[in-house]
Amino acid sequence: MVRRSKADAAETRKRILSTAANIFLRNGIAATAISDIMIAAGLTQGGFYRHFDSKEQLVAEAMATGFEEIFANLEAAISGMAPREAVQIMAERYLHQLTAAEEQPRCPLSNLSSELRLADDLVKTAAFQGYSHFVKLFASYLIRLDYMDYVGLAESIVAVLVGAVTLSGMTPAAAAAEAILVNAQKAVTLLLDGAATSPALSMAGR
Amino acid sequence: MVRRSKADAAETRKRILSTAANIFLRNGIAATAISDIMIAAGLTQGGFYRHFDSKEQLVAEAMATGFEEIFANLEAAISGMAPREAVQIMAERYLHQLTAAEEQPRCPLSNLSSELRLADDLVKTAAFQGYSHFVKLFASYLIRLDYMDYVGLAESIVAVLVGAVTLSGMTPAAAAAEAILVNAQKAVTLLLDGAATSPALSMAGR
DNA sequence: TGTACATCAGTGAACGCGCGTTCACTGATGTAC
DNA sequence: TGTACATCAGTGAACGCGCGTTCACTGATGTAC
Repeated sequence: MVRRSKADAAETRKRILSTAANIFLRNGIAATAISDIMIAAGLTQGGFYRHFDSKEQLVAEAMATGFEEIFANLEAAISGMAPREAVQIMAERYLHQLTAAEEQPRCPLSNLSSELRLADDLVKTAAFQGYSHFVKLFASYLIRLDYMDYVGLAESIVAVLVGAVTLSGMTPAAAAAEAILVNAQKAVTLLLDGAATSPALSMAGR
Repeated sequence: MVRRSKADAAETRKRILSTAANIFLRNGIAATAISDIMIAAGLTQGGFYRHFDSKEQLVAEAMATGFEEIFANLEAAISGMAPREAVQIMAERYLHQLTAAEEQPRCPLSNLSSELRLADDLVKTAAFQGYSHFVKLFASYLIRLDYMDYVGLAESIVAVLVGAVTLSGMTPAAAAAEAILVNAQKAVTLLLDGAATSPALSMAGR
């Protein structure tokens, strides 16, 4: 085959993005060649520039795709839960993204952290939008638990989670890596128990 | 000059390591060429292999050098302080490593996080030793405040700090980046206030 | 509806650049006598 | 202590490989009439 219909082409583009997100999150951006992605997507490297202007553009869009995938996964896992339980399960699931099944989505914030700091503005903006989304996701549950500074608490939880996954990922011994995650889960509980709630309603959501 | 004395050569090696640590922490490992480092150290790239076997070996040793520099800096800043104050000042200083003066040392954990996960075992081992050292540094003060799980609390604080600096570093807007740091400082206080202390002695260290 | 042509998704090879590494060379340092 | 020689820190150029990007080409898709 040489030319596909417009619908096919749009699907190809999505496949490249999803494949790219997956490979970038596992192997890093700099270490991943465009040909790696194209071959994994079942194409040849020459076709890449029919869909994207440059690697940077791919990185920015793949980043957004990666965020969509992990947030969708997290939200699906907690649908219908009570707020406090939802926050804790979401934290637990996020913490174990590296040890979960191969297909499990990973978060750009934890897995590409230092490469994102050095990327161009297009990529950094995509990363920051992902961060904001993640904070809002937690905050939407925390507000129902009547925390006064629910955004600040959400930011604190995200910082613990991203730090723990990042540190756990660079730890050579599996047992030590797991210990970091377990401890982070406790830290989240400590933050949830310690943060100030609205006096008038503080017992309502518990 | 063409050949230096053994003492000069040893000094050159240290200079390469310190220069490498500095550049790696600012620009990333993959993005830094050996010639960048050698030129910054006032040498030509050909001389590199008189001191190191490979870039990987340099990275592992530069990592260790980077840890030494920031820990020495943190310890110097808190010498003689009361434990609780020491922990808080150390956290504050660590959090502002990216916004501090150009010469201020940076931490490999926060600045090279995702590149470390993908590095070889030599580098990962060096990174984990740095992490352990950092945890012990906090734990040595926390034990004096009678926290029951002072190691766990130290790990939690490190996770918050590393997460916050990492996230702050990838945030495009300076104000938002600063807000992440300020909030992390509050999270550390929350953890310090919320963690359990030994019942018999809980008031002694405060 | 059919036909002739333009478009463009995808191929496969090539280009050019930068990087890690190697190498022949220099001449001061270190050492054997 | 002096001398003759070996060593090796540092130079500057070159090599080879991989990567991002470009390009000529193919032929099914889409469109103008």
